Amino acid sequence: MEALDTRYNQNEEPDIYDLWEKSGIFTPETSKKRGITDAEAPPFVVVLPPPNVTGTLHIGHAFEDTVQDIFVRYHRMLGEPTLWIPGTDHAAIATQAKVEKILSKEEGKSKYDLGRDEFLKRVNAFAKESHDTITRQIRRLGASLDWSREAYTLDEKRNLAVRTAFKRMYDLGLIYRADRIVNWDPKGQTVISDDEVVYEERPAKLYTFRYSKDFPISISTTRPETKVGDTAVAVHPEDQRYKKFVGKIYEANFCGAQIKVKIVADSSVEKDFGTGALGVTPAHSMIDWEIASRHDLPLVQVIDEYGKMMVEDVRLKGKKTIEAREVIVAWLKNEGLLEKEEDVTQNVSTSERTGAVIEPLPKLQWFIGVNKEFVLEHSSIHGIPSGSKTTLKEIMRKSVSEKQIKILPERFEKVYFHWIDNLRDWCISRQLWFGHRIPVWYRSTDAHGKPNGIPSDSRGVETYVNVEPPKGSDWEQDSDTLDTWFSSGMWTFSTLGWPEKTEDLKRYHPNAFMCPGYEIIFMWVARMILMSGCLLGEIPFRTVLFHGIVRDSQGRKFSKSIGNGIDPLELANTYGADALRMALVIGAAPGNDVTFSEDRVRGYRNFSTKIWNLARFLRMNSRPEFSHGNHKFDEGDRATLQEFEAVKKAVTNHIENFDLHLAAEGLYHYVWHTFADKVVEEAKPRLQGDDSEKAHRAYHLLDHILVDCLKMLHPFMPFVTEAVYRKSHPNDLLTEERWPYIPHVE
RNA sequence: GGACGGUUAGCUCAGCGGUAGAGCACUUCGUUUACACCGAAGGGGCCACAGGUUCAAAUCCUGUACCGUCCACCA
Repeated sequence: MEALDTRYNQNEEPDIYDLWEKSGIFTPETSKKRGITDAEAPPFVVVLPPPNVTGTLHIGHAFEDTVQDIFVRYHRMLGEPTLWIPGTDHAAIATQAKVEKILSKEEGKSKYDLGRDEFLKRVNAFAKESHDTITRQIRRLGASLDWSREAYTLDEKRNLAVRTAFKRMYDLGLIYRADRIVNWDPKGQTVISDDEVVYEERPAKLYTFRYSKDFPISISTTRPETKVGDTAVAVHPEDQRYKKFVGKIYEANFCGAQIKVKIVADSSVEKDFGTGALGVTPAHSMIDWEIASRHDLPLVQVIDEYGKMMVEDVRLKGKKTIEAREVIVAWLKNEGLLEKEEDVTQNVSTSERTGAVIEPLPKLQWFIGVNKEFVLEHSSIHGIPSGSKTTLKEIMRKSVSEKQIKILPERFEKVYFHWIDNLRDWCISRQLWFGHRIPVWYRSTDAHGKPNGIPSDSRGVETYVNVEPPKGSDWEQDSDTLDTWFSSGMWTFSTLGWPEKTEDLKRYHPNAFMCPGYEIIFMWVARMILMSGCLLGEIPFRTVLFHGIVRDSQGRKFSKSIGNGIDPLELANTYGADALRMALVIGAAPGNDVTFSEDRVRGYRNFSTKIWNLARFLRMNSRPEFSHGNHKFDEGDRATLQEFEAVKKAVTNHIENFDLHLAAEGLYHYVWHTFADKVVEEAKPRLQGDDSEKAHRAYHLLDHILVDCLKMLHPFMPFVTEAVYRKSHPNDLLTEERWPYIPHVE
């Protein structure tokens, strides 16, 4: 028998992950065929939240993947056919921005210097490299994914799914194109959705002034430069101060711009704020645009896509908004129109990815209507019968309110419902090059008439929407791409082969479980419910467990810009992946943020060593005669076993309740401070004494408990436990063993 | 302006109705043949504050104060 080193070193063990992968156990069909999981048991299906191909995994991914792997391995050990689907996300805006940055830094070029095709080649090469790194990292952490089903949000199959979805939702009237005020990111040169806007509090000045000397009402604004685009002043209908002006139109020369301002009454105006009168700039404010559409006011765009002024006056033309603001304030002062200047804190909208200040602009974009009624042909969603009229909002709400989807921790339900209540139509088109191209084609009608009988829109453009391009060479495809979350939203079923009617889809959808971070509850989780509900008439998953954010010792998020990133692989190399996993799981109550410290990892590395040495101790005390014959346990042994039974039950219950931190901690304490420190110590005299019979019994007891502990530790610490197990069971895999306690089913 | 979370040992955090817990750090001891990435023993907390419910509260309720997060079109 080979002697074991006193320390466990994952790097020196044979490639255990390779053994698992080759055994086929990560593929449910194989494990079922081999009889490792029950053919009849309902499958436990999970999709990995696909990491963005923007570089490498960070510690947060390691946390997320560990949590999922623990559940997946646990359920597999319960005998359930288990499918955990791996994949990566093209993350359109994030990846494109990243490559643009590299391009500019390393070659001093912009994407326009390369052109669309060449630029996309670069992005794809970058994505490929990231993908390879990421999948290597995921394996190194031990994630038991079915690699035979790996997917990418931008591969062929997913592209077909996306085009099909777009077409169907267009036909249902849910996807439409319209002119709206949208969130324009001047740095990224694209529109973004409301959910990609991040609000930042910044100090600002609130200016109160009149447009001109003879204008009867003063207004307040933090953005005087937009006021050259004002077409109205709105007041509250019951505001006695202004009632007499309603309906009147005033003209003024405002810093060189001729403006025509109508006084309108709108109940959205707060009487008590500022002067109680609101300067309406329909082209550069969401709220103003809405007021304008209610009162049929004209729209004057004064800021362009680069955040520069579009007015003719030389003092302003081509100036950036901030510069224009100074010019206008100086002009107001000069003219004696400025009445007040106050310091305020303002909520500035910025772009999540580029950090740029959002410029609301009027643009023609594609949207998904969340309040639009449509007929849901086939539905298994509680409260929405097949063939009934519904809306996407209702689908999203009912899926959760009818308890078909369980959100954990429960407090996030409230967050989810609140989001739905405030939800507006989802802008899905992006002026990015990297992503799913919108499956819409145009040609102008004046040259070609209407050969397909498709009505042209008011712009004199014929529009063709379909999964495949139209015949004929005079069509031009929409140059925009789709919001990356459009394809992510379909992830639970696009990974299973939709729109084909595959066996996988039948068997594995809805998924059983999902474990994303709470920061993507809207961007991703809600969109999955929307997409799945709309296209399949099904919920995407039954349980979603939100996890918190992993933060550094100062409570900051890990991010490349701060430079506090820790490479999970480096930690895994130093301390072992098992130690890293334990450190991430213990102390992390569901949904709570975790402060990460390397000390903890070190502590659990020591625990790995402890497990290793427990096994080593047993080997050293094994005698040839132990290999045959069973031995009855005596009373003391039975008490020990009874205590152990309680631990098994507690650990199992904790996992069933999604309290992994409690399960892991319970195991840790039992193994170290009860089993090693007490049970083993007390058995030593018997084990090492001359009485072979007694020794055998002691050995038998310790071996029995150790093996069961290894099984229970396995989901948490798969590598050491497998390594140790294989020393005594060279022909078996611990991964294929059954969980040693049957959970109580309610 | 709303909602949610946090406030427990020096540090990081569990516990969430029954006499205060873990890891790390700290002190003392230990040249024991599984393990020093070890063992034994120990110090250290009016569980943010104020009320209330209860036989019993860190744990439930109500307020307050800080810290944090998310949401919101007061210009």
